Amino acid sequence: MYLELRHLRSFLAIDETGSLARAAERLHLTQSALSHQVKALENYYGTPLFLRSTKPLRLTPAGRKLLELARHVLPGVEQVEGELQRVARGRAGRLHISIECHACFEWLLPLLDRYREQWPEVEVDIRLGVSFDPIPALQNGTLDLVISSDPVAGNDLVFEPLFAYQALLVLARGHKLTKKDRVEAGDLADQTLITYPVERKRLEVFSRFLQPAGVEPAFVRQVELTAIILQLVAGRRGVAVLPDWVVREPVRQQRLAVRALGASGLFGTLYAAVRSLDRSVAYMDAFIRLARDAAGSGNGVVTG
Amino acid sequence: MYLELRHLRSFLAIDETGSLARAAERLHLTQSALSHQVKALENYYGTPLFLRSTKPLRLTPAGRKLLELARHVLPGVEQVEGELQRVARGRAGRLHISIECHACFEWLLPLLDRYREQWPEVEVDIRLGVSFDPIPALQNGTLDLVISSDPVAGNDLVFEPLFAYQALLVLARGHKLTKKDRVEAGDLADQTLITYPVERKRLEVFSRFLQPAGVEPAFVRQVELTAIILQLVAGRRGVAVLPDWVVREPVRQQRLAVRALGASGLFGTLYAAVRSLDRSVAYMDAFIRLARDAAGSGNGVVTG
DNA sequence: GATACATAATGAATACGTTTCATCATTATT
DNA sequence: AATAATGATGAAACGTATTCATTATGTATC
Repeated sequence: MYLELRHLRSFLAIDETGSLARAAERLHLTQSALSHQVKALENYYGTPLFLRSTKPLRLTPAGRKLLELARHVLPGVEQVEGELQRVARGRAGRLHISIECHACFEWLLPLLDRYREQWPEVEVDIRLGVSFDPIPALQNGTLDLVISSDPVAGNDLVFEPLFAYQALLVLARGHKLTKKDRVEAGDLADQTLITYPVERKRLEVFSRFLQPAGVEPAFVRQVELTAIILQLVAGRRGVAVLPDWVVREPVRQQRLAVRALGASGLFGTLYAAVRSLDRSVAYMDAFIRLARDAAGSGNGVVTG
Repeated sequence: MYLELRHLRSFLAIDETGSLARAAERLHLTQSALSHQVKALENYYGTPLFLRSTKPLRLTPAGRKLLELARHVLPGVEQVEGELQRVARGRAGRLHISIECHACFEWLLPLLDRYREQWPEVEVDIRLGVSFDPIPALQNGTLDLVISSDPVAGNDLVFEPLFAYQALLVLARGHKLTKKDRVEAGDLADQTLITYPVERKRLEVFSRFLQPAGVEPAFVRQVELTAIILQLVAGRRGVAVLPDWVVREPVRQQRLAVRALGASGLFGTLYAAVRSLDRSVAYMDAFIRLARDAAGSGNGVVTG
């Protein structure tokens, strides 16, 4: 275990220039250095690598094996070095995102389309496998960014606020609760509540609205896709609590009605959590800015 | 251009052991050395390669690129190093052979079959492209061994005698020249001579027999394959001059007759020419021994 | 939450190996 | 045969990877 890339680079140069002297020039070394280097290798392997008796220096079969190795290895090395340079400049890198809130797909997917165009060298992906416990995954490097609505302490992470939202009760047109301006927890006791299929503690309806009031809905139905939830609500199969940005459009088209939750409404803020180290990386910063813009262009707070 | 294989080997060890301390042990280094090494790389590329905040040390995406490079590169390096070790021990290598004498295929091909079995790691090949001027090709490394019947000076090459042979005039049974015990050059003046399609100076009939006597055959016909030449001679289309080992069998079966050339017969010796450097290499020596054995087991001199 | 343990980071000193320098030997070219 | 050009060689210089000794940090354990 002695061979180094230096040797392979020398071999390539010697072969391409056909002489130690010219190769040395190209490598910014002296002819002597190369001569010593080759000799050391020949010594180490116990077999000649060059035929010295000919004038355009020629390789022995053993030497040719090293040359082939150089040709096989060095391009890959150069490519990776180039990539690392771009990573250092923040042009390239990995952006594996996890979302705690199911509804975020709504604005995240179109955003990623635009992002990919501007940052083609960033490997963007949404990782659903770790969505149950994303913060440790972010800390240990499995993830690079987490969309979350509750910041946690820890100085190795930063939570960048993206935009505020309001959780709204979504109702079919003419639903009896549309008669009330503000809906209280008790109003849901006789309702079917449609939620995403995740733990209750991760659903704000429960953690911040129903559980504090000790209310349990008549029935809870779990549905994966936002579009289906909206269909079911419109079809009077139940009610749902969703962030404002999801229901803005159907409400505008008068396909659905919404009501604020509680006396003052249920508000929250969406954050992008990243490792402190990564915060200043160009492609990270760009993503956060883009996400904030996404809010500005239509996901404003609906004040009920 | 700073990365070295050492760094890749370190990366692999660190990733596989999950800690600098254990990796250092495996690499016969201190933990400190590895720490410095990693830090130098991070410094050089301007980007972190490991996440320090976690206990099983984890790679950043940039670090993972280096690890992938290591996984891609190191197996190839190890393999080539292994091959070079075997080359040094004379177990592996290249044996590109050129034959000056066309008739040598007769004993060379079966010999190579046996040789390949015993030396599977040697790349054996017969190179016909350089047969017109094989000695310089041997000197500059294009060839590794030349079967030749005339040694030339030069201390970078050695000519190892393989076996002696006699050039014999091959005749059809009952041909008029079979009446003579010894055939002189003049006897061929009215004959059709069948030769291999090579320059006259490389044909011993001409260079050592006809030209010294100033005799030209009535007609010269060039044929590539030995078997065809023998057929044509048997069919009375002409006569040929071939080494004894080629005609031993047809003569024994009384399908052809042979006569010595000149008063004392035309004898020669076949040599294996190799670079002096290669002479002691195990697989070269083995080939030469095998070729000599081939002579002993049937290619003895026919004394006319 | 404090303590002990393991592991990594750091700075200075050392040791090692590569490179240079100066020179000689060899090989092509005229 | 003479002369460039190129490669080989040995000793010295240089740079840098490694070690040593120590501190800092983080992880388990009580």
